[in-house]
Amino acid sequence: MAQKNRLQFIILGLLNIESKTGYDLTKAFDSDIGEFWTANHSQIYPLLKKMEQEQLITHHEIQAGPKLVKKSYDITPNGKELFEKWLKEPSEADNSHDEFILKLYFIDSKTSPLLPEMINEQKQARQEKLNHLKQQMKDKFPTEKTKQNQNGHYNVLKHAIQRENDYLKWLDEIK
Amino acid sequence: MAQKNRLQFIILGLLNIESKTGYDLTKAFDSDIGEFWTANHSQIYPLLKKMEQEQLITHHEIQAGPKLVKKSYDITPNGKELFEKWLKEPSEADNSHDEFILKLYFIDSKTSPLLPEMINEQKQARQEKLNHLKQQMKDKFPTEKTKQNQNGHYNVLKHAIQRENDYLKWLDEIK
DNA sequence: TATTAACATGTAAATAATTACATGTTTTTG
DNA sequence: CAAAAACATGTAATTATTTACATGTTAATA
Repeated sequence: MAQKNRLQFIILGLLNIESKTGYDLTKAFDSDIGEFWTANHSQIYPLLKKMEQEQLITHHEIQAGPKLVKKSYDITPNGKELFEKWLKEPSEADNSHDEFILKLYFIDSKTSPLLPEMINEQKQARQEKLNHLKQQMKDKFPTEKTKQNQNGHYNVLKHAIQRENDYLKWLDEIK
Repeated sequence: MAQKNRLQFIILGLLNIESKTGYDLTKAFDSDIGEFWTANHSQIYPLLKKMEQEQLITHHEIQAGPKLVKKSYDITPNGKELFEKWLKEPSEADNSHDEFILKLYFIDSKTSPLLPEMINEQKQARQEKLNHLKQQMKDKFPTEKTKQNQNGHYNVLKHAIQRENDYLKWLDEIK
């Protein structure tokens, strides 16, 4: 969907923490952020260019190897302003695009032969995701103290875990 | 995002229930389906044309008024086959794009002055949605018998209600 | 009966996102 | 030290989605 340029705000938010390269940003979507947003490098690099033109970010170069020069992007005052403004705006509740739910909608009979396998498959997938999230929680927030530092990340992870738990509960109910 | 043509399958699924016009399909996204997918008429009409070319659907004309001729679309055997195939495929767990979660991720301090208002605003929005969903449930499934007919729709609505309930619970926890 | 709202169907332009194409560097490991 | 994996950065083509443009009909209502 043509979203409201939320990716731009994610990039601003990540750069607001610290300077990052395009590759760093791309990787962020494989781990933390990936839990609730996706983006490819082919979307990120052009957007960084555009955002730099709009003076939301700048970059400085880093000699990373004998031949490799990396661009590390930094947020500008303009960028910070836009980011803070976004944070304060009301958030739109996006519809979660869940393909399983979509399919379920079309299965009207409680006794459809498709149902049991579909539910089991989904249960397994969700259980795997839940395990992965719990492991993440263990790795990233081993002590109470660590939760203080990155409360945002902690809350989001906690939410994801709860979401998967609730999803599994619901799957048990419909079977 | 460039999804995997899920809209096509939604249309096939809806036409598999009964013949519908482009307008009927559009309206479906304002009510039931709208709970977990969005689409505009400007996306639907061209797609119907494309799907007809691909012989997944056909149409017949209905004289609806003295001047108004409506096209009502019907699923073809090809369309049914493709739809059934899709139903049987494993479902991908799409990431729910939740702007509030996104913002929360970037608020690291538990004592941020932004938090209380953000949470309250979100709580209110979710509560409103929950009320709306509960009303829908009452309207569409007033008796046990009605749940038997459209079990898919019932399950999905039940899921949406549970999701909002859980979301509210989580919002209470993070405040 | 004039106005408005809802019905009804399209196209165009712009933006967002995925997949594929393309290339080169650095680190790890067998 | 050769190969593979991971690092690193882009562009191109295609598809998906939204917003805006455009037009006409029918039903409800004031």
